[in-house]
Amino acid sequence: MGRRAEHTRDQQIEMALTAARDILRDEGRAGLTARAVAQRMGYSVGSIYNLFENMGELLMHVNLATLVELSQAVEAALRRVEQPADRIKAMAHAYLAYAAKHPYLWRSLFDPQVELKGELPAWYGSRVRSLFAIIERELDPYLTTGSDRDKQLAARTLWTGVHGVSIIQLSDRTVAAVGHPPLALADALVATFLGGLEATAGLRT
Amino acid sequence: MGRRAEHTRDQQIEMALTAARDILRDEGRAGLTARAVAQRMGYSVGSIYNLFENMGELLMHVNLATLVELSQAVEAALRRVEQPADRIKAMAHAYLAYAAKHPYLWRSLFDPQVELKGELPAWYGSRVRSLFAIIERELDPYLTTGSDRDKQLAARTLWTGVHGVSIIQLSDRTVAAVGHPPLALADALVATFLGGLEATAGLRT
DNA sequence: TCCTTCTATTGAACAACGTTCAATTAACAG
DNA sequence: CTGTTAATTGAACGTTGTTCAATAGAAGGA
Repeated sequence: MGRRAEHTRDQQIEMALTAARDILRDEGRAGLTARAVAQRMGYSVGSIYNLFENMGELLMHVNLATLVELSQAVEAALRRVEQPADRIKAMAHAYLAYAAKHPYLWRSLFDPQVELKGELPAWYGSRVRSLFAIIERELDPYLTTGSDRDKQLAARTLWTGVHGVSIIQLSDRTVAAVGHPPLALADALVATFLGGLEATAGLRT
Repeated sequence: MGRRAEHTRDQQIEMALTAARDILRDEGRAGLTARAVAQRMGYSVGSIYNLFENMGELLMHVNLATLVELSQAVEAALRRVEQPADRIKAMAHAYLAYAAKHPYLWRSLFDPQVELKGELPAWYGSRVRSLFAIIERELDPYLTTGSDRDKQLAARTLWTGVHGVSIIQLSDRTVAAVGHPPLALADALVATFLGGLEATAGLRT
């Protein structure tokens, strides 16, 4: 075969990303091989390396798409909810729900294989920050005093807590399920944390 | 070669675990290959499969050792600290410090490759529960009201929060470092959470 | 001492992985 | 119709986990 010109380069990238995303969602990392992606898009192994530097780069682009979808799910959960405390709970629930619905996609976001291997591109970090920004915004009513930096700290603290719940939720039953459903953990965390913020009118440090 | 009888079977298991642990600690999962472990203990590839079902089982035994060491580190941090709030902070710090000191070992505890692949043995789950138990015990002063179940919920909630901080701590700089050191996150989480518990004399749900 | 028996240990072999790159082939220009 | 170009291929290489027939050498009996 030579040049087929059936698909532009951008189309091929799109096809590869879709294929990779589908595989990762359904089969997990183990199934996400260069050959599997190529086969699913109707090309051969080598083609993948015309589109991406290596499999790691492909995976990172899949992760970016996941990050966008996750942010959208969290934003969507905020509609129809008005009470500040309820809004924060709704965000936490949406976060947990997304992780539960697409465990492989979500876990891949924090996989060491991607993180620890060299620097992440700037666009990736900025996407993560935009997720933080949503939480900071919603937490604002609870932080009447304190600097912007304090608010940022509060937002990240709460978010890391919810994140931890999500991790545990996806861990093996032996580790996780000792009677408390993830939602109960998340609600307890949010309620107690917000209670603490109200009690001290800000953050104690 | 035939039977050399230089080491008993138990000795070999011990050697393999030590070798595997050293490799994982220093080089991460990528370096932890069957051949590398075998070479380090002076045996051949096949020997590994006389001692363990597969590499996954070996890794799980390494994880168990890590879990024990982590528990010990947390317990050790409690000595010389008396104030209840300080004790909890000390535990959180010890947890974070261990994860920071041995990132590969710690991360491996929650790696999907082990967790999602079949059931974990009972002894693994009981080890995890014993780590929870320490935290429940220390959280007791803050929970004057409420059932044992509430106390358990509070302990796990706080622990998952600290766990989340630790995850973020080990994530790439682009994601994690936006100005707040992990210790600040952990302290903010513990202080606010305990403040919330005091304010409501228990857990709101 | 020698020979047989038994088994712990080996390492070649297999399938599948990521990655590379010379060869190939289809589209285009003249 | 022919020559040029470059998109696409897939065989090949070095790894990986895992298997299992072959083997080496200790143990026991004559």
